[in-house]
Amino acid sequence: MQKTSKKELILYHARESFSKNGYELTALEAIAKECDITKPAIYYHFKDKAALYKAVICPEFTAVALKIEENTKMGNPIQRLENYIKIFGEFLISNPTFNAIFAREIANGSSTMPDECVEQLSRTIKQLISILNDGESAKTFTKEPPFLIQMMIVTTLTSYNTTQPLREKISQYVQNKTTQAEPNFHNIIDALSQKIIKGLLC
Amino acid sequence: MQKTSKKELILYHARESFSKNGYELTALEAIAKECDITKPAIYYHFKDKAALYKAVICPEFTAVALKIEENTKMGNPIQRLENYIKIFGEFLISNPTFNAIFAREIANGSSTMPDECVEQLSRTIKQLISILNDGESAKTFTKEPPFLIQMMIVTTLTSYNTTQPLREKISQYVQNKTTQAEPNFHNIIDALSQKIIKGLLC
DNA sequence: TATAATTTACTTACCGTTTAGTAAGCAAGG
DNA sequence: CCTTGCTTACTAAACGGTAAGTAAATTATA
Repeated sequence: MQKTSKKELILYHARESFSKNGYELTALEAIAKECDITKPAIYYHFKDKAALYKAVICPEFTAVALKIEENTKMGNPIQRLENYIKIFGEFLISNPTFNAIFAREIANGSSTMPDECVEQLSRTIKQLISILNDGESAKTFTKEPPFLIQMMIVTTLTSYNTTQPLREKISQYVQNKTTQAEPNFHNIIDALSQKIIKGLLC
Repeated sequence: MQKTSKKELILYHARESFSKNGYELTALEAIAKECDITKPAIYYHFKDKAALYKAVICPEFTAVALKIEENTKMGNPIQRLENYIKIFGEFLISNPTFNAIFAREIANGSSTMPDECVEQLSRTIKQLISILNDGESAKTFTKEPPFLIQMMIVTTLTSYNTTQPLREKISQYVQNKTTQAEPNFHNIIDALSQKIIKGLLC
């Protein structure tokens, strides 16, 4: 049985902390402690804090880009857009740490996002543009700004995940008599998908 | 001519910095410098950093709640929802500092958001719930989770604002031959409004 | 094959800087 | 003379990062 390497362990705990606390509030000393090593050991494996952050997030951006490309090439524009939303949404559920980090990057204007990640993100948007263009040519979809659609999909999903505690607090104030059970996240993906596609149809 | 008080000046520069740099990266010393005072002068007016932050954002949450309430009571559900989106969107354009701070709060799960702000935010959501319920009763709208609709509206708009630099970077990679001119933000509000309402119609 | 040299993967100890926050003093105005 | 609205000077802690050393594993050499 293969022991996970120290480097992998550092990446694991770094991901947890960046996701939970954000970049600024992540202390390398704390990560080291969780790995049962000392801080300079982190500097042995990574040049600095920024490099560690990069090492944490870049593979996830690459993974999502790959999954999107693999799953949104076939079918008619509606099916492809459904898949785009579904794949993105399910990736976010399966990778809550990525969800949290991505949400913060967007809120930050991505000023600190490594170029490598921007490039990977561009691949997914390229795919979305292709879907929207095809749908438009086929007179299935109306012409819309692709970035707007991207925001409607991605930020709605990420923020729905990050705001669960907020929703609970708000519920106390709202006292919605007709409160329905909080829909689970898979339902949210479906509901969002239906609404966006309906909104786009000619 | 009335000189703006030092307290107002502190609030102004604090708002700028919290908005631009976020809570953690805002240094009180820097704010003091911009106000031509010293750091302890800030502590004369505000208990601590958290209190200053609260003083910056709470009035804005109150203002948006008020505006929403004033402008979404009249008309049929479609008109009211149109107004809800328009008022929210225009508030975000007119208050870019609020936009940036709000976006970060959402991405953070609002764990640091003062209860007072949560309460004000609840007022706007109450209004949205009322609109959606009325639309549902009138068989105008399908039944949808209100928080999802809120996220589709609010996070799409805030993030469209915060991600302008990101969009520019992505454009370099995407090389969209059919690139249309970046729509201005008022067009974005309209486009979003149309799409959401279309998606909600029975 | 024994041994010397080198590299790997860390640790201990420390530095410099930043930053929130405080104690005490002081000048001006009522 | 006392309150308001600050300033000067300071503390304590946190944090990113580095220098130097070391035990163990690996490789080169005699």
